[in-house]
Amino acid sequence: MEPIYLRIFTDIEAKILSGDWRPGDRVPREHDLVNDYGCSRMTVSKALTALVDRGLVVRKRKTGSFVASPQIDRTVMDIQDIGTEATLAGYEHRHQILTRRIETLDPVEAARLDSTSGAEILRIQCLHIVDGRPTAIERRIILLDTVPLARNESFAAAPPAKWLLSQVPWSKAKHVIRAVSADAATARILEIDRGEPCLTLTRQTWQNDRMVTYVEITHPGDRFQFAGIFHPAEKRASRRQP
Amino acid sequence: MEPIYLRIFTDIEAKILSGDWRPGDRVPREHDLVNDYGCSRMTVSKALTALVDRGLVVRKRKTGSFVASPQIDRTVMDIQDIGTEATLAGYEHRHQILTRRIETLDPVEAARLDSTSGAEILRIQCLHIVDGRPTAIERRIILLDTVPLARNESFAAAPPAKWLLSQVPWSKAKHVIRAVSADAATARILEIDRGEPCLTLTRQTWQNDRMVTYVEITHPGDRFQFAGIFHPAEKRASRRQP
DNA sequence: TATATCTATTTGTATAGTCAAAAGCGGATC
DNA sequence: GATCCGCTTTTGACTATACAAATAGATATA
Repeated sequence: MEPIYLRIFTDIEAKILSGDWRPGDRVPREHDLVNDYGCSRMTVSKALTALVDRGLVVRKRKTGSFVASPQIDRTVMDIQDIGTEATLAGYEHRHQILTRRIETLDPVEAARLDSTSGAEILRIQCLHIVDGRPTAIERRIILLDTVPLARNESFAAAPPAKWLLSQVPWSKAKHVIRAVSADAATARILEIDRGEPCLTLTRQTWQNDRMVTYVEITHPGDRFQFAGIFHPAEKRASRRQP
Repeated sequence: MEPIYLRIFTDIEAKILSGDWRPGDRVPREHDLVNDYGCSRMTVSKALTALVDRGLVVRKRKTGSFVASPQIDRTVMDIQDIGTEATLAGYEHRHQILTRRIETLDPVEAARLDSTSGAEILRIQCLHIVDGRPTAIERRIILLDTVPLARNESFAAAPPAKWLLSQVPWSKAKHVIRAVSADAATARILEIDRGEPCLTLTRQTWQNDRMVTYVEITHPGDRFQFAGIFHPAEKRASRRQP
């Protein structure tokens, strides 16, 4: 028999991951959950605490509990949103959409992405310029089935990564990091020599097992690195403090 | 006033991080902690649950709670211990110590590592061979002050990474991933062309603010990648299940 | 000897409350 | 209007207790 606190946890998790409850939405009060599930407040509290640890919920006294704003997994990468990262570091950042067109997913690519062939996609190429120098080229596919609003989005105001984050509240992601040599096209765009080493991050994200997007971000090897400080596992008890 | 469960948490965490309690050691029973801290079992349980989530403790009914075996942060990278990874994937792995000597840390390097100049170090170069092909070159510095046992260790049986894990129970680490071109020496060892892109992972680890080791692992770009599936944050409630 | 059963220990989940701390809100006062 | 005060809501920490589930170790049985 599944423990009650786990049932509460998975129920709420599902609501959030599916996008049913969106960031900022109110999560039922402890008291209401106590009524809904017919259990004690301790049990409800245990479930909510777990949701806080998972990063899905924030709680505040007197005001209540709310769906947290999605955050990129900073343990993986500090670059999902290059603009934010660059601005934080004190650099000026701008982006530039190079190409943008709607296509259908061909069988080869569909197989590679483990997705359905023939699906309508938006294919984007975007150049990121930090401090006046080309720093990353972002090649992205967005599944229009999953994110229909992308069809009419120009990405002039916010680059695709940032825009997507505001559209798709929560998702799981697969990351791969590789070192590659710059091909001719990449070299020209990034203003480096052909064959120079580049750091490539690919990320594929899903929401509820429906693919959202696939992106390949290529950096000049000499101008970028991924870094982070980690403990063997995330510290939990202290994370709860303000 | 600090909550009791947090005090218990930090007390035990400190014991483990300092190496005072080693992996496999018994953590006091809940009942004993109840006596020690003069609180209820629920409070003790909360602290221990948090320690489990942090990955520092494992609990088992009837037998008790024990200091967990250190695990590499799998959220970061799947390669700390190349041997284990490679074996898991079904490949044959072996390693070979190329150089091994004791030196003192020169000022330049000390500054780069934010460590004390003149400290005695063990400098190792180790080649990892997977499935008959050179897959990684590991260049490592071990602080002999922190890990005195390394002085007489040959690393014939276990490669440095694995050996260190058994010596230094817990630590924090800083990771950096870069793409570089192979220099002449690296190219020769890895049997690739000079200038080929390589994926480099550097990791610096500390135990209790004392530096333990610094390592630079270089992979041929075409033969290796870092990959992982992540959720926005670690799932917590489910992690507890067997 | 090997196997099944019992028992004691230790953790896991849950209850039904108490008291405390934070913070939004309204009202009284200046 | 602005400021302070107290009321109320909601989460945070904790207690004392209960029963359940797992299982190591002892005991009984075939």
